[in-house]
Amino acid sequence: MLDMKLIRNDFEKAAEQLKKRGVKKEEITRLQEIDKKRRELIQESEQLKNKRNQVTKEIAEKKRNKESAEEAIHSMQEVSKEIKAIDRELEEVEKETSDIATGLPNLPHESVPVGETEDDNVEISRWGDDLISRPGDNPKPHYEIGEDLGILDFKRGAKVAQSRFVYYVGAAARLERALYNFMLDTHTTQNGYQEIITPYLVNDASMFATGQFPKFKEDVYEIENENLTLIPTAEVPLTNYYREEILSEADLPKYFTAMSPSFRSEAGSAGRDTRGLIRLHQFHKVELVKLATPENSYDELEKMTRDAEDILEKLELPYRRIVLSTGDMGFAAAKTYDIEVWMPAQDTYREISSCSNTEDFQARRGMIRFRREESGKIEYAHTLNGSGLAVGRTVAAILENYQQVDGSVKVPDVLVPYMGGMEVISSEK
RNA sequence: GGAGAAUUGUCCGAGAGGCUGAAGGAGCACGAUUGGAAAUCGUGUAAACGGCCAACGCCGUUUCAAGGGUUCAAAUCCCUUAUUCUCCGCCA
Repeated sequence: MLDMKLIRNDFEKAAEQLKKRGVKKEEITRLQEIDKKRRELIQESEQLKNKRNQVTKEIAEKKRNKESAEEAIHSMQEVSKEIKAIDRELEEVEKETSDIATGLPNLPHESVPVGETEDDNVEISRWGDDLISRPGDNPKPHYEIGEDLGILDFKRGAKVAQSRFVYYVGAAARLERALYNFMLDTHTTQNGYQEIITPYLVNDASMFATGQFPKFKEDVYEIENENLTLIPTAEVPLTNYYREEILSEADLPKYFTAMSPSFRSEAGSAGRDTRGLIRLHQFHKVELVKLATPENSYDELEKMTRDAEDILEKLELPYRRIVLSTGDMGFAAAKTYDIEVWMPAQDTYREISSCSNTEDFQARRGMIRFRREESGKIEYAHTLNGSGLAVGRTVAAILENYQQVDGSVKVPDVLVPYMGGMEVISSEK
């Protein structure tokens, strides 16, 4: 949610910023008009209420003195009717205001490249170029490796659930578990995050605060006849942990990490990444969430992105970092870095982490605030989130990058202890 | 899932249509006292929205779980929902 004052006081700038994100100017103009109307109605209503409160006091006074208050009561009946009418109108206006306001994306940070699509994203850095040739000439895609070894079963996933579901069998299941344990251990012991296990179902208010609702309902699984949704990412329960609370400045920054399944309907992505672990309805992800003061949030974003990259470096998986353009950023983000891992069989980099600073966008929707030590003033915190990392995609990257000519897969050194000493994954069959 | 009880500010807790943003404690902050501390005394102790202000602030409206209703007027009466506790059932 944007700060309405920004739109009121600096309309041109807000409109221009939103235009970069594909919002039409008419929409903002309408918002400006209706916001003005809203404030007029509020003033009207409040004036009448003030009058009513005063007369009500007089009536009480008279009653106590056993005087007649008939006349005042009579005139107040009219005023009350008037107040009701104005409040009803106000309600409609407020609904339209929030319909528009809650549908507007966050304003991009000034450092974000302006563009319309992912083609306008800008590469920032690369790591591990020298490792890229490792698998040799005709690298197999990870789903073939997994099926050939008998450790990934997409067929039965589709039979028992639906397409885009999978069974991990034997060494693959162990690898997935090894990976998220390794990631959690690194983030908690080395990077200072507090480990959390969250609810996997959350209510509408939580989905609203992080920005998924109301605009992106079709992307998630909702439970019928319940005010509950399967989380599309642990970002939702982690960021909502302090919803409607006021922290003290000394509490910040807060670092949270959680491993959780993530559920996504993938509506509208039919035909994309239909095979393999890249795009499933259910996958594990180790999530990083930070709450920070506004003056520190961009430093925290850099650090968080490094924390995610560090996992790939420890796994010796080549990657690059890109900054998303204004057209490719998520709804809530002010700035987003994507980390893309090298996938040999596709001869390209694929997203494995996305680290965003939403500034006060989510905090405003969820009333996540803190009190300044100095002044005692209350401000919105900045919230950040990033994957550290998507576990299924990491499994895919390991299978492809660590495949060997005989069809087996070497286990990355750092994972061997987590795999009970296993150094090579060979056929389960 | 069935039956009953509860939900008031940071916490405990009064209040039972008008004098209640809310008694009384506790906590916390500041000040006095002290060599310093404890004790004691004094003062203060919410948020949202709207208006005014360069700013410190000031004014108004709202808020006693949430939403709706009755009334000139609701913490207080009525309805719906949520949460918590107790008993029964079921269950890892």
